Amino acid sequence: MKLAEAKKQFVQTWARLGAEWGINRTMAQVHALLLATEKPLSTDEVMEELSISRGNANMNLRELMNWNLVYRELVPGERKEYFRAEKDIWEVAKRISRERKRREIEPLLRELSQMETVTDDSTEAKQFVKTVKDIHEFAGKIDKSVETMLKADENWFFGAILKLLR
Amino acid sequence: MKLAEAKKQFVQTWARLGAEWGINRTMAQVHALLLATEKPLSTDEVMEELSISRGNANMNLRELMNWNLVYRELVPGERKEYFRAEKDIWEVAKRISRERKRREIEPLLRELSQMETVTDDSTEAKQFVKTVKDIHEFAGKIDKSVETMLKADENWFFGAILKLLR
DNA sequence: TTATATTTTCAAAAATTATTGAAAATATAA
DNA sequence: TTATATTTTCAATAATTTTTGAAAATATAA
Repeated sequence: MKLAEAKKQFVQTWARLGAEWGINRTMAQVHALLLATEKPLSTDEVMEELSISRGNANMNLRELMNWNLVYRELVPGERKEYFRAEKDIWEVAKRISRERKRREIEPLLRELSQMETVTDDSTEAKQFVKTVKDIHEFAGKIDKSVETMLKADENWFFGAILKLLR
Repeated sequence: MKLAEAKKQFVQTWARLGAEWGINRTMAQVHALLLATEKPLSTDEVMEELSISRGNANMNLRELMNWNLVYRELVPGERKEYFRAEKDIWEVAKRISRERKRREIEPLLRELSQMETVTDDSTEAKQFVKTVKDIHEFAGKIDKSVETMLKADENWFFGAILKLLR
């Protein structure tokens, strides 16, 4: 397989995966393109490669920077901004986990707590509270393991789990 | 908090979470409603509770059955179909993991293998292949741990990790 | 068998989400 | 300072996804 072809395939695969996990297709494409490219790219190069507008490229590059998946890189003597993706895949996993924990898991935990305050005396209510508590406990475990993984350095996968289980 | 209110909140929370993870909002609502309700519900009851059309209710109930998250339940003497959600949250996690593994991770692994066959001799190509291999290795670890978790019973979280690390 | 209840399908409509592109804002150079 | 390059914004448009609802299909009862 030729590099150019493989890159295209990679961009497409990453975009599909992103879409399946609730990430904007174009954002995933931009991320993939930067992951697949060694040198930093300018907005114009991203536009060109993916055939997207300036506004779209700009917006998705900003969003990737919000997720800490892409850096701004200054090229000496150039006025334009250049962008480069974090290539260390464990680092990428950590950053995505950190954001999803903050944006999704933590609010979920708070909301589930609220729902556990149902005081109705019916069987229906008791069953409901049990289900919510089960989900809460489960989400709490996920949250804790992500937390530990984010603290651990090298072999987080090992560290996180040991901590989780003690 | 009153049961009725908490249920509404639960449906909304679950729908938001679903949307964030690439699951159709209504499908998540239907799932939440069934999770929150002890007795099985008919299509008409789901339509009524969520103010959705028959076609929409039918489609999402079928899809939830495809994911093995919802069962068809026969009520004696009734001609209608009734539906009930799997309430065991570990079981729910396993079934979702199983489907996502099959539909998303496994195809990903195959596609990444393809991209590693790039033979170009440039630094650019070597860097690309390295990135792809790193992602492949990472995805492989996820895949293995899901696999082990699906085999393990009770404390899969422990079993999966031990197996992964040896 | 025929009548009735229930489920499924799917083309059209609605709602949502993503994208464009040009104007405005900002930054840098002269 | 003014001129020019670059980035950002955002209303309008386009694309995509979801939903509707009524007709067709299917299942059950009489």
